[in-house]
Amino acid sequence: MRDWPDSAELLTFYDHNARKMPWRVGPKERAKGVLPDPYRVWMSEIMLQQTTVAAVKDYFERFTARWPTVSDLAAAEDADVMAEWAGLGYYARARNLLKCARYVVTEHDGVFPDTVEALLTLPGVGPYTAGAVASIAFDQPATVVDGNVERVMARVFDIHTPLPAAKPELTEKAAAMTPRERPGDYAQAVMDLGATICTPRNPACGLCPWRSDCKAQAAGTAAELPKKIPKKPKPIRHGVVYIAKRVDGAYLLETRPDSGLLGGMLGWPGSGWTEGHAPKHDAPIKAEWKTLNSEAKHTFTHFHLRLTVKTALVPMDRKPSVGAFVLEDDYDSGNLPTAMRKAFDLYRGT
DNA sequence: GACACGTGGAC
DNA sequence: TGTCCAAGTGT
Repeated sequence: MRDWPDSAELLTFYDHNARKMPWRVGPKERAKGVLPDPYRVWMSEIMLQQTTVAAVKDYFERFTARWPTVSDLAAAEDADVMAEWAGLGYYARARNLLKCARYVVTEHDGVFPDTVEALLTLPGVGPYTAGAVASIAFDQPATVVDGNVERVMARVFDIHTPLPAAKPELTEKAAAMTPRERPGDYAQAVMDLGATICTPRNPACGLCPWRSDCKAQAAGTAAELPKKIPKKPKPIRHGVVYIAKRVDGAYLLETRPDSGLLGGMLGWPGSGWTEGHAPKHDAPIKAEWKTLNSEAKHTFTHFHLRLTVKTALVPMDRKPSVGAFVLEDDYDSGNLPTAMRKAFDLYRGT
């Protein structure tokens, strides 16, 4: 066994097995040295943060069709971008996406910076994304460390230190492995490897191009790496939402505050969400409220939510204390974050 | 370092 | 059903 796997072997494997994705250039162009559009690389990398390729594809197509350049995106309305992001999760990404686009236009003449250092100054761009954009869009030998790379490095070098304490050591290994040639393809190759072969459960070691150089494979420990600190259990929080339909078909919605959970997104007015029972609150408009028989259930990263749904039909002349009515023709439950959409689906009986 | 921050698919 | 997990960042 070699001390270090060969990055060239992985690149050859990648040339034959690269997954097709809308933000990647095809094999023929790549062979000619054509680099992908930095705007598209950046967009895809933001969307891919903690999110699967399958979930991202359609969102990426819609965003780039609607806003083909960073200048187009910078000129977009906040509400349109948030509505387009609805359902993808981690909504701070969407707020930072727009902030970043406007920053690139005003401070960089609409041209994405090409160094890790400069990329790190952009909103929503951290160490991973800066490295990914620098290597994939600008052919720079940046170190790219995501969850896949952490897992692959932990296995190749049989590192048993649990995450996140192991991160510096794994990053060091990843940096030492990164080749000067085709760093962007190499980064994507390791991530493809982690997503398709060196998977968290049941890794397909028999298909791995690095099998003969992998220390965990030799030790029989691949499937149990990387070690992780156990997670805390999720508490259950309760809340109430109010779905008011006006007689003309309009719905009462509010734009949530920019900070915090579902920040900047549309939602049904309601109570806060707390353990035990929903906190005291007022209805957003005077009406004959009826409570649905079942609750809307949803699970966030760190708690389970059970929403009591109250509904009412209200006359034209009533004024809400919070939010605003959205006309029937402008209403689309697809513009709501999933927890809010579930409450609506329960109300409609779907 | 620890925690907040979404969602849907896999097992 | 419940838990784990995915191309992380900001505070």
